Amino acid sequence: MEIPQLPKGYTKDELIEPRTKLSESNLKSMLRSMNLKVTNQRLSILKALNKGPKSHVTAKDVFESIRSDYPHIGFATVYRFLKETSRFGITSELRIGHAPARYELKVREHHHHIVCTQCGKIVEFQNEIIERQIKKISKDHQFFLEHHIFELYGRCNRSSCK
Amino acid sequence: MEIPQLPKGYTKDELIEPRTKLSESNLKSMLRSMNLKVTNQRLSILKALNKGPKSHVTAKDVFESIRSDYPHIGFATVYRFLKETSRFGITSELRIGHAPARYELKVREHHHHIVCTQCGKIVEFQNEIIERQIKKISKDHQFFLEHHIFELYGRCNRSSCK
DNA sequence: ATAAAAATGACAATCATTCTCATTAGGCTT
DNA sequence: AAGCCTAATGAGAATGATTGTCATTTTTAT
Repeated sequence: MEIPQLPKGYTKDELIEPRTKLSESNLKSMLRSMNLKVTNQRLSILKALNKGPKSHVTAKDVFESIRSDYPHIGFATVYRFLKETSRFGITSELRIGHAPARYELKVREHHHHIVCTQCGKIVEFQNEIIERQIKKISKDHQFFLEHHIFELYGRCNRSSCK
Repeated sequence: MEIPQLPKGYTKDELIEPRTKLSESNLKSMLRSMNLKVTNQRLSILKALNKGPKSHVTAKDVFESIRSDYPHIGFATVYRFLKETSRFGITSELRIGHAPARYELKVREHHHHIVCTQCGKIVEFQNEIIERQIKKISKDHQFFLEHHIFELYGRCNRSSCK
């Protein structure tokens, strides 16, 4: 029995619920709390992460969505900043198969993803039991836990995905 | 509070317990069960995955470990085959940060990893409670589950890692 | 306003992974 | 055992995401 591969990219038309919008001053204080200077480019990147409809965006998505405001923005700037925010835990980086990394703002509750390997739909979920087990496991192995990745892959219930 | 990044590569000196060796005929029947032709290159790749001391190896590791037998082996062959085996569920692919993908033979019980972000040590663990929750979650969301990724990252208890 | 430090952006470089395609080898059939 | 069909290999180029470099610009503390 052959296990199907993830599609190269996500479909563009699968939306998940847009997340809460953060105000500009929220975004600014995020930056200050990281001891990072407040620049318009960075605010734009944060806004691009924060605005719907897609909540899990690639560096390229961000790049393209702020190009209208900053025609000279470089990929380096986008990548550098996404990496910085993920180091600080402001964003999280989703790595799925060999597709480009996707980033999301961690403004919502801690959650995980279940991804449809056919249509690319992403659904978020939380599970307290699993979180408790994670704490237990790291304690048992004497690890000081920094972060974790937990992603489920399968086929959603759309007829075209079965 | 800044969350440290994973080191670019794993340290080479952290060993985890070598896994059970598979006989050549085991490996051959693995290939036959996938309807893949039995070639010496493929057997070598499987052996490279199966032999210790590292159980989580990159395509490059494999490439280098079989170069003595096949000086003309190409990366395409290695990647192609690793991808194939992972599609068939014979190997699993570990993607950690932006480091190259690591592969392991799925000859042992299903398990997950806890990875030290300082020294690269990888410890395997199992957790029945989590597995049950995974089944529940996919049922709740009406997903037919194909596979899942679950990796914990932190610092192990070695003094140099704290 | 000014200086020090950090951020930006143009562009090149890196490097893992994939593609192409001519050649070779595996595993049937006879 | 020879031949055929098809899959597998490997040489090399191509791709594409990500990172590095460094001169220039911007931010922010003073």
